[in-house]
Amino acid sequence: MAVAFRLFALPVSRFYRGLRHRAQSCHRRAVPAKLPSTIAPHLLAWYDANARDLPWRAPPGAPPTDPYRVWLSEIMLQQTQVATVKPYFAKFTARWPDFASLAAADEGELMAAWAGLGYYARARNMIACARQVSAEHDGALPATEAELRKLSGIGDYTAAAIAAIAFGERAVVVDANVERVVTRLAALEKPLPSAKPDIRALADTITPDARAGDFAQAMMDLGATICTAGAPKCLLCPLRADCAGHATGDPERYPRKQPKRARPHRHGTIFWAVNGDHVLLVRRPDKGMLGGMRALPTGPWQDEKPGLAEAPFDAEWRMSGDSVQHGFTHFTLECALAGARIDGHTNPRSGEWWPLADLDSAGLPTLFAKAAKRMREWEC
DNA sequence: CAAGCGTGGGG
DNA sequence: TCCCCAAGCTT
Repeated sequence: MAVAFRLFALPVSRFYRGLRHRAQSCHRRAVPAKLPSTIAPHLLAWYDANARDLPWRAPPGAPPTDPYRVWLSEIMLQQTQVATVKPYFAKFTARWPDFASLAAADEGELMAAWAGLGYYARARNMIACARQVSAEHDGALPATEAELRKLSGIGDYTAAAIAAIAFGERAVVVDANVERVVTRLAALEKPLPSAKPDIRALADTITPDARAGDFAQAMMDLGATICTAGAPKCLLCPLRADCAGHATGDPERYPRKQPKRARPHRHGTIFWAVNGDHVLLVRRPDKGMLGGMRALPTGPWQDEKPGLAEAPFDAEWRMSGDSVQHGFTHFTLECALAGARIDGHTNPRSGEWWPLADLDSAGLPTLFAKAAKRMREWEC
């Protein structure tokens, strides 16, 4: 009681400064060889009572669900949050319920179905993977991490996650959630990405032999709902007593990260060509931004405003005076909007005339969906 | 191996 | 508003 009173009597800033000082003094200490052995049982007990109910997930302790659904969800969840994935997962499993149907899918239809989910290389890799599974594995996913790792779109994380979740193999599953949870549990001062080998070694020490799939999903649920990047809810955390980061008083400090470079700002022009009740769409090259996606024609994306450079054909283009802003991972883009009405005889160098009434089904990435919305208002 | 690659939500 | 970040993979 006396201790607690003195704690609260201490000015808050001094309290945290003291704790931070303790954290700093750990800096020179070697990376801990292991974490408390109580972590896995505590976490699994918490998961049994608190697991999220997700369409691709078996309940805690239950046998695994269809590997196809596990695989599909893992691909969609790469760098993408659960709430965003849910409607896409429902759409895809209804349209393509297994590897055979996906391997036979029309690529254009699949890319359009993926539109809006981002990181479009995932969709192309997904088809390639489904075809590999059909051609080389008799239509069934291999069950080992090493075999899974060879398939398109499956890296270290996804191979481990599928092996553990779909096949019950013990595998060390490390994603951004696990990195955050582990660096906090250990109060690890070494910054990402150089700390990745240490994080994996620490995760290995707490991964149980049994229920590896539940354990991996429990770590991710914990990271997504309690051990969040900002404002972690330590009071609700089943691992609070095992957590060195919580003991420092500043768990948000972890994981330490190298500073990122500022995102440059680029300019472009989007061309809105209307021919009767059709608009001109093109297909972007497979490599590069928005690769393989249907799109409105654009000129170059560069530091200076490109004006009407690289218009899809000669016409009386008019700048709408409006522009569309869009943020990508490593730059922001501001596009001017140029419109033209033309007669039925003009032949663009490439592309297709798409019915305006059916534009929603074209599967345009968000940048172009925004531009189309603006230009349709401008037309009126 | 560092850089390229989307998007939407939250602080 | 702006910045950070998320169930990463590929080259």
